[in-house]
Amino acid sequence: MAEKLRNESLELSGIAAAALGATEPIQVKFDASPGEEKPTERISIRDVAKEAGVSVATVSMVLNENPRISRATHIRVQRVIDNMGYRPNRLAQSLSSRYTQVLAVMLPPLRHAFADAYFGEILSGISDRAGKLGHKLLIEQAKPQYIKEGKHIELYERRFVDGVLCLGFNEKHTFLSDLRQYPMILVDNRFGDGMLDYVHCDYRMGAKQAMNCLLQLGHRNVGMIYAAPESPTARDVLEVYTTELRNAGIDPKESWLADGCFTDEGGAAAAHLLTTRDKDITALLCGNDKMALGAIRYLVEHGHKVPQDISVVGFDDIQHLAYANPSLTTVHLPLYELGVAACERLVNRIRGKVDRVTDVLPTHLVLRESTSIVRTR
Amino acid sequence: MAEKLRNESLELSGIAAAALGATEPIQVKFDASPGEEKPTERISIRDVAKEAGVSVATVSMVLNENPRISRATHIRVQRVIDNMGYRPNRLAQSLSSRYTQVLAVMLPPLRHAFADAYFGEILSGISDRAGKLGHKLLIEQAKPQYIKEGKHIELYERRFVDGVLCLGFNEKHTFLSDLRQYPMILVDNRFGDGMLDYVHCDYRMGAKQAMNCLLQLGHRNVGMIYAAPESPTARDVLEVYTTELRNAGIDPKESWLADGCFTDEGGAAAAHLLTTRDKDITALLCGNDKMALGAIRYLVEHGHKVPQDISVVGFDDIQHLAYANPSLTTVHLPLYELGVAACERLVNRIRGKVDRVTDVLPTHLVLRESTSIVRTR
DNA sequence: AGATTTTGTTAAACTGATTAAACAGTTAAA
DNA sequence: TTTAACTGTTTAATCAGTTTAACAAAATCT
Repeated sequence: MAEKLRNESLELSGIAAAALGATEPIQVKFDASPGEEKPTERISIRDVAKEAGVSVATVSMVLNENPRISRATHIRVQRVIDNMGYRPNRLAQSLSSRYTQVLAVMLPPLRHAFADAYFGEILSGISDRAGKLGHKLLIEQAKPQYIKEGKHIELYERRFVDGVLCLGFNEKHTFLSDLRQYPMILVDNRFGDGMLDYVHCDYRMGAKQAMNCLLQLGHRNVGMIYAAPESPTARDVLEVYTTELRNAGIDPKESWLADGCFTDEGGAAAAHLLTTRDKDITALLCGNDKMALGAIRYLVEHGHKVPQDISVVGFDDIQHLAYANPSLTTVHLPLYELGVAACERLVNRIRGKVDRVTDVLPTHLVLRESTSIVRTR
Repeated sequence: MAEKLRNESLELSGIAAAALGATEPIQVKFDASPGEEKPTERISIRDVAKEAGVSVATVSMVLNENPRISRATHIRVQRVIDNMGYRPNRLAQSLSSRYTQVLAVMLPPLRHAFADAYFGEILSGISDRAGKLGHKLLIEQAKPQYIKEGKHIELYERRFVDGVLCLGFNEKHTFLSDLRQYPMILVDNRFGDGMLDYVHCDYRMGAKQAMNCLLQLGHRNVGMIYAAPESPTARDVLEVYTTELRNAGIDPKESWLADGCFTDEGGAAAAHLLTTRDKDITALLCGNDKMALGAIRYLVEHGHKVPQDISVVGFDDIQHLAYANPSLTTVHLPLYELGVAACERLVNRIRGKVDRVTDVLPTHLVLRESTSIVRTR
């Protein structure tokens, strides 16, 4: 922290000073001429062909690096292309070739889906990978009306995209089965037991790591704030939670479970429910970091010390939450890598790979301050 | 809060119970046949024309609701279209018409740009509006390499999009001037004094509201955590800050200013700098909520009570931060509406409207718990 | 009734690329 | 020497729509 505090804002020079006194406008350079640009005539492949003295087919093949073009011709034509500043129209390219080079990311119709750290991290991975693979990204939200109108199918049928990455959905979202026949990857979940391609984090491993940690710290009355039990990966966590308790000779009670809806407030509400229903709970396993944060906030505000009275473990390892107080012990999900993998697999699928995709990425526990050895009474 | 805590998770019925015992797989229905779908032959406009006994031109005109088509023909052809389940290929449509019906959202190359509450809120507005106007959204990040390769220009030249919305940029980002000749809206900033279309929040108004509040509470030694002083809107805040102090007969000191880089940690670092440099500061005006949160975290952790010792005001009014402790007094920026407006204006521009866009949206102060009357010594 | 306008439809050109098939010109094999 | 196999390039068809100009038929005006 001391490190962090030092390197910022030691210089208060020109600009801030200027704000205090005269307001000197920053100079902005424009490289082009000051007047209106001539609406440059669109250069087509035919213009290039004419200029280079070859056929359009040749230019096209140069563009696509077709090996049937000789080295000499390639260089000559490429030079003309560069000189003329020709850029192929990708609508025409996509129309005649089979591919649009565009992927869609489908998000659930949540009000803050675009501002969500969980989605954001996956999206980062997808975006980086898609860029490298030469694909653009379309963002869509699966609102009820949208699905009703079949817009998700139009995405393919009208050739908007070559494939779709679905984030934040589960088996309740039956529209997913409409996309079964097209290139599609379900991200961070499964569906209908292998009906769809998927890539998800190993929630069973994560749950085991979290439970191991809590049990080793001596906790026996462990509550769980889950969410979306219709989601297979969420059920994985619930199952491992109960199994691990049983393996430790503990009989999990129903009163130890509460739904936190994956939200901050939901987590707080669930913490309230659990702690009032069972005073003996000494630890909480939470289905994601947001709920864990909500739970901690509730606990602290209501006189429970974290971790002295109650330990809390989250899931996700969202950035910037490491700075929370107490900082959160949590299962790190490789969300960025998940996005990368999903994107990679999808593009392979589009390019004709036929094997079903069923990747499961490993997790690890990040031990921070929200857990401690069980309190002795 | 009591309200919030009650309505959640009172029922622990089937599914959670199932997790504790037997694991009954959820049934998923598929409406289509179980085998592989036949790769349905693509239906083209010519097929529709033949089936309906009219020319392709007629079908096209029905599709585009051209008034030259008679009511009778329209209905007849539309029925055939519906029966055949025909969906026009939009690549072909875009190729021959002038428009792609796609907009790009350009984000700065920050690691967590996709998970940012500020961008997320604007994006929500853009997305909703774009959907209603029949436009798709492409997301791009202006990484240095990306700009160097001229990909931002390709967006238009290769006909990926009709227009671009630029979020989170300022006058330092000179690539913006490359896009001057195309439909583009700079969102939440100005550039080169009216060289580009823009839509931004009224930061001057916001700063005035914040300073009024602090001055009325009796604060005279008011520090400011700013960021990105190269940004015109950020300079607006700095200017109003100094002006308002001077109007109140206070001479702003340079030591009251620190750059917080718009980040959480930056805010904490700036708070450290300001409070150690000048012990008399009783209030902090912060350029955004993230820095304000960082500042509060630092202050609380270092023995300053907020708001009793130091009041803090933010900018943005990010969701979910209302729940922080203490909750944050902040200038509400209409970010969702900003996105809506920007999108609306951009589409107008694309459709031929020529007037320069220079919208400025009003702000208001949201008074919460992080401000109080100045401490008396 | 004949000329003019309006209305509805169509043929054909056009958008800007890809690609299969054809075609010369070489080179290698029989 | 003839045939076969390559090479490198071009011709022409194709992708799936929009749009302009032309045209016939019906309606309106002298």
